[in-house]
Amino acid sequence: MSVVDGHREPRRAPEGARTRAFEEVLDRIEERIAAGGLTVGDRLPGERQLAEELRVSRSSVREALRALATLGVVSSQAGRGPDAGAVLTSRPDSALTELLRLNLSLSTLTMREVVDTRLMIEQWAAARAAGDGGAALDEMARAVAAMDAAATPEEFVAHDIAFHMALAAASGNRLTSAIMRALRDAVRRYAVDAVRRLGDTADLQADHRRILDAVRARDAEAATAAVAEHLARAYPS
Amino acid sequence: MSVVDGHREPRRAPEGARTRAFEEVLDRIEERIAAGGLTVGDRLPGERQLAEELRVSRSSVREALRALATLGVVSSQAGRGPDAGAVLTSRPDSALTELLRLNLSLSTLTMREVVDTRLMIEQWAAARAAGDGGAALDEMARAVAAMDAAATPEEFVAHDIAFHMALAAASGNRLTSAIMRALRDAVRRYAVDAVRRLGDTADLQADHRRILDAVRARDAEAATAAVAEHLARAYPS
DNA sequence: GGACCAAATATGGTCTGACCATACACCCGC
DNA sequence: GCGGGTGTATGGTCAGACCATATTTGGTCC
Repeated sequence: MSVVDGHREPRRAPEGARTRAFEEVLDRIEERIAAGGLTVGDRLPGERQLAEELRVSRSSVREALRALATLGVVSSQAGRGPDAGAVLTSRPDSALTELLRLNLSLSTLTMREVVDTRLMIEQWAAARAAGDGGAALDEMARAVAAMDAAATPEEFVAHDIAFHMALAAASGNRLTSAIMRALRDAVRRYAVDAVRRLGDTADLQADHRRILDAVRARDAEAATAAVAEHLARAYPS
Repeated sequence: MSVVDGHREPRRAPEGARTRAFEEVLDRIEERIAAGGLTVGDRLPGERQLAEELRVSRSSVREALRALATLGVVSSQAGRGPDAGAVLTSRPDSALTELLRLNLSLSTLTMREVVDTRLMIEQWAAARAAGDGGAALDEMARAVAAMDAAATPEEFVAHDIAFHMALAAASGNRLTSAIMRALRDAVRRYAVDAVRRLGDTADLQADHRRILDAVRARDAEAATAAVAEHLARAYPS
């Protein structure tokens, strides 16, 4: 490219649009999703085609797609065939997890705030689980048994997360479940360290069984109380 | 660049690292944040310098920074001087809002789930606001007055958001406040339409005053009940 | 006809180097 | 000392190439 070649257009149209190119791409893709009835599983056009259609460079398209991928809305796959390219997905968990981890690192969030939020969600979910049928009981019981058999803190925490996620999922609300998942994943390392430091997990398991029994007995009051006691033990103020 | 030039290194070291280049950059930046004690307001090195340090292209650095910007953790500013370049920030609200808007568009979330989550947060916050001093009272009262004076649905909703955000902020939990802000922003258009369709906002204002009075009277029970009634009226099942 | 292998091809991922736009830093003349 | 022009560092965009990956296609052998 020489010094004096024609750069198509000055891109400084008089309308004074202050949006950056990749933001324009972002808006257009969101338009297609909102209006075009695109849904999870559908494919977006390839990066080169998108660049040509929107009259921007492929780099700008890629930055827009990177933003959407960060939010867990698209997932890119190289190669050829029906599964290749940018596919619409819905993985809000990882985005939320990153968001929490980074804000904890930056000290714009404290563990206390994270744990309090978890308590809020889990009490709310426990009350709903106790009220409604209790479809999560089997999975929660399985998780408790798996924790009994866990050989390492990592294993214990993995099944602990499964237990509490089953409780959260019982609310039937995918948003609170996603937030709950992100909360647990963001502080997973802390949890493992706490279990290792604790050594004995008998008290925690007793709490789990109390929560399980309360939900099984459809006792919302007892369930929320048990959750509160459990978190107070696991994360002392 | 000719067809047969030396591309520095094959970048396929035998360690079998399957991470993409921009993810490597992402990890390194996060390392600096976590370990280096970087915090909000601090500047990251320039894109060109970062590219050279990490031995990747500027494009890869840009994609990593775009991801962090999407999460609201960095904010880039062109030009020169102390405020230029990539600066660490903490704006989780916009990221959460985008996440919610996109998942609503994709039908991976329903309005019901969003509203139920809002009810959870707001009841929890109302109980805490009633229990603790009630520092939010002034701001809430101001918002109610502003809603009385609002000339358009847009204005009304803006002050309605201020009212409910003041309530949420009273919890002292920045995480729940951020989620609340995102919930409101993501469904702002719906709220404006609802107000316009309703025409008369007297009932909504009566609810607001009831909430305000309950918090002022330190009556947690009444506050949570008032919040529930208000949301049931605004978003009938 | 079927199984297998090689080439073509479409897609995302990365690199390079250039130019544009912006805003402070610096210096020069007054 | 001050006002204004110029230098320069920074992000934003573009163009074109090459690499890595995975499917599709087509040919070859049995």
